[in-house]
Amino acid sequence: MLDIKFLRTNPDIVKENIKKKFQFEKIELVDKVIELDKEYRDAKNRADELRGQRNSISKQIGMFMAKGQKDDAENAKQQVKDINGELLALEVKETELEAEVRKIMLVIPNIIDDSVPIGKDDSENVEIEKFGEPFVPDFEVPYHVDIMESLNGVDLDSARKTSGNGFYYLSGDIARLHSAILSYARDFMIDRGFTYYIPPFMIRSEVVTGVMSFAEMENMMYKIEGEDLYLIGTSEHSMIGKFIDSIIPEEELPKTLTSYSPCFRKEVGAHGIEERGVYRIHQFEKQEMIVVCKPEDSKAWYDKLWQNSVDFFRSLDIPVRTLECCSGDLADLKVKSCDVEAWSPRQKKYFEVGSCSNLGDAQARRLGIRIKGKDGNYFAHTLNNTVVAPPRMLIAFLENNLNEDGSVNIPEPLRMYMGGKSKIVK
RNA sequence: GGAGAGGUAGCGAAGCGGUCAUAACGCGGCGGUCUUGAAAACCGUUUGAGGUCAAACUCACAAGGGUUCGAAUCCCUUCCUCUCCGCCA
Repeated sequence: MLDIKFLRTNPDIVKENIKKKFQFEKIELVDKVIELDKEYRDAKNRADELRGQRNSISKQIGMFMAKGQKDDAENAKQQVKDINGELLALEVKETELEAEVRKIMLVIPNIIDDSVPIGKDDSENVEIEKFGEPFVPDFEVPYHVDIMESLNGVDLDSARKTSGNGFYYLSGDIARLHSAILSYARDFMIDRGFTYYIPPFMIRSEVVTGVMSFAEMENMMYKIEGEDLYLIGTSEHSMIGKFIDSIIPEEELPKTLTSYSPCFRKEVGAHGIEERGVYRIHQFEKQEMIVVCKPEDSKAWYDKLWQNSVDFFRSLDIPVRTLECCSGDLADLKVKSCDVEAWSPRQKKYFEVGSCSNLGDAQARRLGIRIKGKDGNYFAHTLNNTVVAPPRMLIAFLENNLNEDGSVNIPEPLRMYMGGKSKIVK
């Protein structure tokens, strides 16, 4: 969400930015919101004036009453009534215009970073860097569910019976591996100075509408029946929600947090749930990182964040690459973002395992996350990134660590979480 | 789930229809006086949002409605916290 003052003084920059994002239909919104904003401020100014008059006359009434000057009091009462008559209509207008302005401001995209490549959609995202040699073994790498099943590690049939498509039972060493990866990810981030959090897994609608658009809410969030609660789609929701309407002392920054949570997603829309597998599912678990920092530090943190994910995957011998989101594929709130993709020796291509985003001050402005500085308060910058989401990352893990005999190697860092095992065998 | 008590600045807390709500009083923070330095004492300062060159002014007393010329104060709805009881990992 942009600062309306910025939009007012720099409408051309805002329009240019919209063009870069190929959202031509939104260009007219800029002039429209400027006009509505002017109307709103005019209404507000007039209303403020009337409210001021009412306040001072009401005060006088009190004084008249105390002195027993009944006629003067009655007179003044009539004056206030007249003022209230005009004010009533004005206040309705004021409220409506304010809501309308905000509604438009919410869909005007954030100014993207100069470094963001220009492109229409995800097909024009740009590979930035590869880490590790993408390796294809001599033998054929089976589909990940087949690998898991051969190790008695997954039961999708039972999950369909109890919960439907998009759920899974993990079992035995595969389930243990899943937990081991999360534990390792947690410690990995703690070692890098992040504070570990386990947040609420349900949040109020108030928080939901703060952290996402209505469309996202419809397509992602599960509602608890009879309660004003939603299952979180990612721990970012509760972790950022924690800072809503707060003022953070400058010296407490940066906040570097890493949180674990299960994530629940309806996955309504474009991709939907695949028939067989754990790539896109209704429920998964994720270790996340969140940074709240000063504006001047967010660029540096962005680079540190995606680097953390790359280092994590590399420590498990999984080749990865970073893929930068082009302007058209970048969500409206984001200044810059990239996906971390893992190598799939079976598909012989990279696939998304995490996403790193710098939201600039847009999310903070929307949610009222401010920093208390020496010369006044200002909006913080917020960033988030996936450390690892095990069910999906298991695909990369199993494919890259599979041996021809069907056993799976456990890289050294995970062994202490796997009871010392160096291999999972049939 | 039942019964009671509450929600006011960073914290504690007064105010319970107007003339002490920017908000008393206390603590904490910041600046200063005094001191070789510190403590103590004393003086000053210390909410946020909008608005303005700066003011004036407006808004916010958990949230949302209502009554009133005027609401922190009265009424209604919702949320939250605490204590006790019940239930329960």
